[in-house]
Amino acid sequence: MSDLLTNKRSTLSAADWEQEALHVIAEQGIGALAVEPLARRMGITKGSFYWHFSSRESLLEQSLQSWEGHDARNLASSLGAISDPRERLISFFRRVSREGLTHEVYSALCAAADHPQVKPVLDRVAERRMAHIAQAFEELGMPSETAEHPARLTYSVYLGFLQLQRQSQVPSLSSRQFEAYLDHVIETRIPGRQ
Amino acid sequence: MSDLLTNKRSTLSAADWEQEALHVIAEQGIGALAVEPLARRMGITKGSFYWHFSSRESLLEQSLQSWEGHDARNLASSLGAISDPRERLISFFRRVSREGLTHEVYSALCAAADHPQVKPVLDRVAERRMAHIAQAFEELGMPSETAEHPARLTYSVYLGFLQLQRQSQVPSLSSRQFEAYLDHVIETRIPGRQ
DNA sequence: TGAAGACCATACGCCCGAGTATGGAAAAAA
DNA sequence: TTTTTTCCATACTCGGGCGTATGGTCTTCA
Repeated sequence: MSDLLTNKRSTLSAADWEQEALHVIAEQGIGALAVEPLARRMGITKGSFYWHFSSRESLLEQSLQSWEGHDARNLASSLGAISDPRERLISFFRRVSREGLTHEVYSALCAAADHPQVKPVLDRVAERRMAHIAQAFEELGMPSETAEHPARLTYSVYLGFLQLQRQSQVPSLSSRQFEAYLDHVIETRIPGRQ
Repeated sequence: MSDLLTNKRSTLSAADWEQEALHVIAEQGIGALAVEPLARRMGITKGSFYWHFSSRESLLEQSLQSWEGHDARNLASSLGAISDPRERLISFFRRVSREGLTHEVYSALCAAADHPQVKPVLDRVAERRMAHIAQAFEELGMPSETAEHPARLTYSVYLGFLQLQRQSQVPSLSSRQFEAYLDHVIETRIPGRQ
């Protein structure tokens, strides 16, 4: 008992390893995800790891799966709740400055787009998100066929922002300059707001 | 003699190693740049490598320097020659489908933006390019202060495109769909063309 | 022609991470 | 209280890349 109360367990679970793995990915990228360093970081040895997972590969697999599920639910719940498509698009951009870990992981995954385990995840996530954006454009009166290009362009703006952020060539989030740029992006990319 | 005539030298130079390194980077990323595999790929052993270079690090350093110089000259010569700022911006986007190696290397470098040797290069290159874009916007009548945001946004579109290209979530270059998307980007991002 | 230097092969030692094997301690079940 | 399970530590092997040492083979030039 008391695990649920004190939130401090004496033994680790697979989920604990996955969470820590996602933190490492967010901070140092997939390349830095190694069993022994991860174990050291958790103050334990890899004897524990290989009890919970069969290999490093399976850890990555399950971590990515966990993250993707989290992201998909996030997208559906937080954006799906907004009925006005214009506000929904604005919210998409504003969400970048919140939910730090999710975006940092995504950014790290983008940096490893060629990785065989990462690529399919990235494909699905980008597809889901672009579909959401295209959907919003359609609700704003754009024909279904023509909504694809603006959606891709809009998502590219987001991706490019993540890249510039990794290079710290973008004003820090929560700064006034960032807000100004965000306003400019919103004005430029979202129709119907003179 | 005959090296310049037959273009086939019996012995390798440092420049040869740098070129091959850039090819590896373009194809498999910086992480795959290792001395022994590179030597094998060139049909030689690392005994040669360590005669030309002191370390793997110095090879990367010089390769990046070579690439950056090439890119900067490219930017100045091919875009600097176009007087009409609108045509210059269009040319910037169209250049993506040409000069494959240069962009593939850049794309690979973006994937390693956290690397200490890569980051400064990336910073300078992005800065140079965005300055060019901002300059073009200014020539189109935009005030100097306000040109910064559109330039960043425009460059983000380019960066996002590179990312989606690495995920093969973008129509292949030289396809009709790619041309259609390119037209859409140009229409959307470049002012003065109804 | 003989010495010097440029270029490359081979063989080594080192580090580090993956994965295995095995045993110990603590908790749960019997 | 035994006896399993569960969870983790320790101690290996193995592969692969880095860097060094050293010697060999050409070319070049005095």
